[in-house]
Amino acid sequence: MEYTRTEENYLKAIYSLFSEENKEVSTNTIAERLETKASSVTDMVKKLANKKLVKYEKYKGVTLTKKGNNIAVTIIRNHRIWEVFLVEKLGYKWDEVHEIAEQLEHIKSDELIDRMDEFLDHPKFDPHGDPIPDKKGKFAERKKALMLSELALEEKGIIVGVKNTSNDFLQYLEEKSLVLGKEIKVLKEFDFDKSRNLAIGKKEVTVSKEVCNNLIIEIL
Amino acid sequence: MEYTRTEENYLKAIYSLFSEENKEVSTNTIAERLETKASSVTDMVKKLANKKLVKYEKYKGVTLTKKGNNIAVTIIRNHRIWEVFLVEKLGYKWDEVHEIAEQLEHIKSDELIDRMDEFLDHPKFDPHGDPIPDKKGKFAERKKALMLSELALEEKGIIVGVKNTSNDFLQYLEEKSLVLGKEIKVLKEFDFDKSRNLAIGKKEVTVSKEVCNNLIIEIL
DNA sequence: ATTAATTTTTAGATTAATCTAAAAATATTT
DNA sequence: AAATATTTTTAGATTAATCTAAAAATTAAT
Repeated sequence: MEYTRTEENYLKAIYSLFSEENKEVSTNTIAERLETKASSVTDMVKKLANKKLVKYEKYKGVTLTKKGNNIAVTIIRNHRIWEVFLVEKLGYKWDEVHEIAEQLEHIKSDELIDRMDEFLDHPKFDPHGDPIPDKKGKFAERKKALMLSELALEEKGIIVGVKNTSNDFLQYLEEKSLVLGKEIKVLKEFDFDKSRNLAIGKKEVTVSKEVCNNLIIEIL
Repeated sequence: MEYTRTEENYLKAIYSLFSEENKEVSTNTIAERLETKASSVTDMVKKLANKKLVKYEKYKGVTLTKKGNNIAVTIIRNHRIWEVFLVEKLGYKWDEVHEIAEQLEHIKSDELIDRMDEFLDHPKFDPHGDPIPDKKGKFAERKKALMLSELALEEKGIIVGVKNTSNDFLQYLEEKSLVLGKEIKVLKEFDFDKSRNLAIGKKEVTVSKEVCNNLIIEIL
């Protein structure tokens, strides 16, 4: 069965709100996320409930059914695969691709996405570091976290935390745009002081041994 | 200004019907092409006329304005560029790509199409052999078609058709990736059997006299 | 040139997605 | 627990794109 773009966007919104809050999603929250009115949400949610895509009880919020969940995950897969394409093949920056991927994710063709996946060599994470669910809806597991100092040369990873949580340090990171979720790659290490050069997007940044010992990275 | 998918499809239909008939396009003809009813066409055509995309006189048919024409050509450009991508990069066959391209052509981003064009190395023809208009709407000129056997050494051309349409032949061509829209160059001819060596991309392929007599080529 | 056939337009309805404003239910505060 | 505030739903309208059926205009045929 095929669904409208709007229906798909509602399912996607409900999916991500549910995974943020871990409880039934309220009409108002959906309205906010989708920049629409609560009354419109009520209408749509009834429609989705009729199609067995969500479970809905008046005044009690919404959750996805198995079917609804599957569709949401498929759209997320599409979105993230397209983002990989836009960045890897067309040279977009990772923060420029969201809007276009919002359009591309609704293209209706399972075969197309399979072929894109193949063409891109089955990427496991998108350019923002978010995992790409496979065809069956299974999300790649995150590898265990390491300190930046433990990463090998040429290894890529995502910043997922800090050991030292002082304000000074956080401000320093902010300054160098070493923010949470950022993808980095280790380019080289200088023997004499153990400082390292990182690739962040197209920029190259040098960070000291202290920084390397305090940044928690998940390998990609 | 942005237009709906439906509006774009009407403009595209009017464009191609006009170029087939060279006179104002009738409501009924559009209805047939778009598999809808004449009354719906009348409504839409009025809307397009209000937006100055078509010239419309009751009972007298429709033509595109300059503005409408520009939009139609842009959509055609998008469509054909996506078709090239699907065939060249994702390995679709040329007769499998139309429907997906019908969806992709409506993605709203000039930048995206420019980058795709670049990525695909500015293709001049799509996999069906139809010319791809450039950014300014200019179509590549068609040179007259010849048989491959008539091409001189070192001449380049594009495969635009076959004389022999048997399945055997088409399958053979598929195998050698002598597909529609492909650019070839004549490298040499062997006197004793009139077979020829062609450059296809980076590969070199030998084809028999029979093949040369059945492949229609447009000189570049 | 009337009549008949066809094409095109109008009028009125329908469906999807949205909105505003008011009513109903739930949650919060005193 | 009563009053107040907030959230959610309902009711009724609106817009885009479509449809059917009937009316109007054009074209073809005798």
